[in-house]
Amino acid sequence: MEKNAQAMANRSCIIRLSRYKNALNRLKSLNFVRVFSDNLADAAGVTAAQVRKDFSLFGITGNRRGGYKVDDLSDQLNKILGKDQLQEVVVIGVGNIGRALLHYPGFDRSGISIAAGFDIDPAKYHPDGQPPVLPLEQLAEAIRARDVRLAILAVPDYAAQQVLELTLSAGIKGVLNFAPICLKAPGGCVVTNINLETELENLIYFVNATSDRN
Amino acid sequence: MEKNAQAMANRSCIIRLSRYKNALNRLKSLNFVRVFSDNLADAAGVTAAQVRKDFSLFGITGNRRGGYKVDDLSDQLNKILGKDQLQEVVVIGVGNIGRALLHYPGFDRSGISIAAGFDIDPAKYHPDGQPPVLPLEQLAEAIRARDVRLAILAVPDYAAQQVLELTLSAGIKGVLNFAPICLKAPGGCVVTNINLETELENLIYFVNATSDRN
DNA sequence: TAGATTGTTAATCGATTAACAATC
DNA sequence: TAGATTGTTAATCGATTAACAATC
Repeated sequence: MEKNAQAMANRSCIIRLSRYKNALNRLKSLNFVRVFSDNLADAAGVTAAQVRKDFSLFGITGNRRGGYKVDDLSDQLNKILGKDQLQEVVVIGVGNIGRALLHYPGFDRSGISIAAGFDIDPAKYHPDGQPPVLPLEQLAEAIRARDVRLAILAVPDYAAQQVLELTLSAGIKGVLNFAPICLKAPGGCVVTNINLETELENLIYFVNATSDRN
Repeated sequence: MEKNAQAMANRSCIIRLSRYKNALNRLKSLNFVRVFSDNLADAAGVTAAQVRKDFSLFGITGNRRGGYKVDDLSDQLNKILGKDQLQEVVVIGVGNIGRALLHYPGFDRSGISIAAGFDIDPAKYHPDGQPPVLPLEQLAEAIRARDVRLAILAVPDYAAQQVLELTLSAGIKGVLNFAPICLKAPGGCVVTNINLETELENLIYFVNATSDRN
């Protein structure tokens, strides 16, 4: 085991790291120099112990009595979250959702670049667009040419598993899936499912459960 | 405490319930009559004990030896998830994401109806559209007239907290938030945040963490 | 009846929180 | 130095899993 080998954090932990990072960006723009675990805890809605525990998992240390340097901490979190380099992503399926993501302004602001969109419908092709929309047959070539590792999948459910396999064989390592089907990911690749129907069902349950307690 | 008062399930549990429900729909269309906890576990990617434990939390019982009746079970899960009635939702903010959700075909198929979209930009108004896009000023009136309880928020981050408060004061009980900011929900209302940037940061971390272990 | 599956209790596991010695 | 905050260990909490008696 190497000295700097780290335990793999879980999803909740990484979501907290994103929140700390966002809070730090705000502090940075306000010219803060130092920050305490207490402040970050408030900003992220967790306990100060949780913050310190999360940092210790990644070997991030501060100064007893002096807290953490905003700049250093920000750099370290950015590196963990891949914000230290431009992340190129392809969007597969240029329907409702795919088209929205292709032009989502929030990505630009956060170091994420949509390299291209892909579809099987010639009516969607727009090779001169910004980003371009290309035939699905050009996916593998485009991914390899630019060494893209991330894909957003926004195809119909019946096509999703097949397109996933195509995508992975082209070299994609991580997929954000919007198709309403729970995809099976082979080892060595990461798939996160966002299912809008499930999210609303969740909301409905908790709305009912909350108002039922009389 | 009432006899049929149930412990509040957590989010993970409800996500599993959605998966069981989806698996049951498939079995139903294949004319299956009975199903065992084992089958549902496979379909949802969990253990059989987990399935039975989840059911017991909701007082759902089967038949020792005979498993569960597909129809009955489906009805019970549908009721918990609000699928026994049409769920009306408003979409606030008709930008990239909002427009995509306004016309997302997956909602129709799953008993979710978009009542209307709302925006402050007159260029977006389209009162005769299907669904209509109306001025934000008409939000409260429209929500009350149709007794809508759910909203999807897809406005810019700087507007999100203010629009959330407007939405809640109009009577909305549950909000699915796409604005990249962690909204504070007052008690008695439920807010679920979907942050695309955070989702991609998660993916990036796990892609790196997976490929780093050499 | 014999056999298979449920429903539930107890054991395990992992994540969060509390506490406090180390130290700046 | 005295005081405040970290880093880490131990305690707590909650969720998942295993096991098995009940029973169809």
